[in-house]
Amino acid sequence: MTFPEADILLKSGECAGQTMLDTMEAPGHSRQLLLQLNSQRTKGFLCDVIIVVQNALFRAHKNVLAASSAYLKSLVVHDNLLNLDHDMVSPAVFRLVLDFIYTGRGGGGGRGPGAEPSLGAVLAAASYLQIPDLVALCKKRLKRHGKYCHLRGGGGGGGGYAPYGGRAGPACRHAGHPDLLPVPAGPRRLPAAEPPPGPEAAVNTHCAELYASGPGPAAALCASERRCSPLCGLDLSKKSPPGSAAPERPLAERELPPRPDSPPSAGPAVYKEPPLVLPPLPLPFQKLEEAAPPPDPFRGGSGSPGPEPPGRPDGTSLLYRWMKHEPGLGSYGDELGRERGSPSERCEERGGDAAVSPGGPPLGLAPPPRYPGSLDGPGAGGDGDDYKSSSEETGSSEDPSPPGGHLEGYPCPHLAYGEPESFGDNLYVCIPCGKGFPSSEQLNAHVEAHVEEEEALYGRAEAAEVAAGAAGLGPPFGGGGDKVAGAPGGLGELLRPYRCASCDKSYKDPATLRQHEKTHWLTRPYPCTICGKKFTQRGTMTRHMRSHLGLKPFACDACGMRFTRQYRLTEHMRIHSGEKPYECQVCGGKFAQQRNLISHMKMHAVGGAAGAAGALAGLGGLPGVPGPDGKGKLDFPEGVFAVARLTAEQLSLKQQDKAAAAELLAQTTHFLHDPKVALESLYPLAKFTAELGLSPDKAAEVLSQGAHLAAGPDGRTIDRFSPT
DNA sequence: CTGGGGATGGGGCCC
DNA sequence: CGGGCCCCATCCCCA
Repeated sequence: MTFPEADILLKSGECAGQTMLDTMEAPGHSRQLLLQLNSQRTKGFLCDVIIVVQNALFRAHKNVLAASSAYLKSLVVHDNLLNLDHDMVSPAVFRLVLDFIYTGRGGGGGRGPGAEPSLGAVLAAASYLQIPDLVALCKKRLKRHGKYCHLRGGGGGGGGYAPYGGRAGPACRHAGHPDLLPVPAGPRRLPAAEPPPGPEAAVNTHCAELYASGPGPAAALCASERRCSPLCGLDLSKKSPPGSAAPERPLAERELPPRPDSPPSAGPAVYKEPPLVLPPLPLPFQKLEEAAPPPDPFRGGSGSPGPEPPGRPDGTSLLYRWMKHEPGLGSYGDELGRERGSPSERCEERGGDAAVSPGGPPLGLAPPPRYPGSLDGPGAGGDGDDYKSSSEETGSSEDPSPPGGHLEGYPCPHLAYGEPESFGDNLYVCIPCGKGFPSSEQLNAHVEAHVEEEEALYGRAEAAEVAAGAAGLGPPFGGGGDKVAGAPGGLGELLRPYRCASCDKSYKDPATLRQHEKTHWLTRPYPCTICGKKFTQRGTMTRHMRSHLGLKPFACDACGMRFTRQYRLTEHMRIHSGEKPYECQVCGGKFAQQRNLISHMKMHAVGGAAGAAGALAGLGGLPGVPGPDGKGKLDFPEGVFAVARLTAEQLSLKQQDKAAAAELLAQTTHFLHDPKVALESLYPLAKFTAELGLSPDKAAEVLSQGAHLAAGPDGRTIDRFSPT
């Protein structure tokens, strides 16, 4: 093949004329270059762009894509993540296209069993992507065979691929900063257009596509396209992708011949060989799976195996992904892995399968998560903590396994398209159990066995879960939140009649209650397709995905900094405006962000209960506490008590802070400088201590301290309250 | 070296 | 589903 830009380069060199280099042309240089690039691609080395096609991810080099395809060129300029319309390009076709781009050879070279798309589909894709060389090649081959057929209806053979599928134009779902790239067709927010789904749709269909086992009609493609995988289906960009500079389709409706010489094609709708190279799971997970599928201990196994629901909200089918071994990693692959926080190390650590990891994640991908139980150190960072906190949040019953008690994918983020040729026979590996199979069909059959097991398991579990929920047996999940449920029949119930069966929280509408109830689910229904982390809300998962993909749609006009969330931008803008609306009532310090004020307050709190009280008062503007000048006196013991009460209430929201709350309440009595008032406050203080669920001992302590105070020789001033 | 503040990232969750 | 807010954690800078 030729690279147009390389040609230009060469020509310009010629124009420059009499350079020494003219006479030093190295034959085969371009070929060697291509070989190197392709080798690097297969290893993920220096890949700086991900192309998402349906449920397949490909990694490549922007420069190469830009040099080969005018269409891709227009996309890679702005983004590290391209989302191709799989109406136009199926994963299998794109794989061939990518092969061609990197090798100059068509026909795919017999990669993988079956599933080679039709020549017509390749031609259509090449046209769509504006790869003239490939278009010409396809045409040439088609001419040679001299057969034509209509593409419409998906036509021929095993194809079932309708390249233009009645769509108005190429609509690349462009997941980057969409505002930079006009896409006439507009965004297609697949899940939004989606039926309902519960979580299951996004997840299960994802799996269904991955494991589609039989040829399907073109309509199947449309159906599956509507239920795209979470990754390609989600509009991860915040703003609506305005669209790409979608080129006019160079190939208008036209007849395309079938592919007489091609092997029976499964067609894109039955894409069987996802180019995902999913490295094996972290060791702990795999160990979990190596055992015979046990009853999930985290879901209560006592339920009866009820009828299997049509889909599981937890996306267990995502469990089974295919993994193809890639050629052994080059040394630089390893280096890369280490340099990038060692994603490949993580993969290697689980032993034997180091070759699977194709190196680090592409640009734009966050480092892989720290899996619970992984070999990461304790200080590994946020993700690990997230898992921890997540489990804490959802109750101790959930872990130590990965969320949900089962590994759901947890695909290693460095997905890539690999080359199976250089591997042994068992290229298709079942991630949960690690067994290898020589063909996708065999793996498919194997996976089905897993699925049946899982379905039976989850049928029981769900029943148990529902029963537990109905019985109000849920653990005390989460912190904070609405505690206004009130007694049955009370005002709280009138205002918020929808009460959670698992906790006492209540809500104004059933939708919010449903949303809340998901926080009690032991299995979170929305898994991240990149790292496998699961979420209770789709929006949270989407937001999380944006962080993986580096999508920051909210830009600061002043400095250009970008954010994943509008709220962050709002916060950030205060830096430029100098606005500091949050003021510490203890020391007068001003802050642009409320959270920093809160953090600051904690610093005050460290100094003692008074600090805490004052700090909280600072937040709430309560009376009876010093003003910003710090010289105030506690003129209102009731105010101090109110402050203490609020502070203690805040602290008591968390189990671990109950002691601090108690301490605060006890110490509060010291600041009731009028012994008489102090005495009057003792009872409510002690009562509140008890209300908070603090120990009776602590309540007694409050009383005794207060009594001691009241009996003391001098009333106490609040000098201690003033900043030092 | 340490503590505090500024700033940011990510997750939970309610509206 | 997005917005908004809360929380926690982290990094960086500076005194």
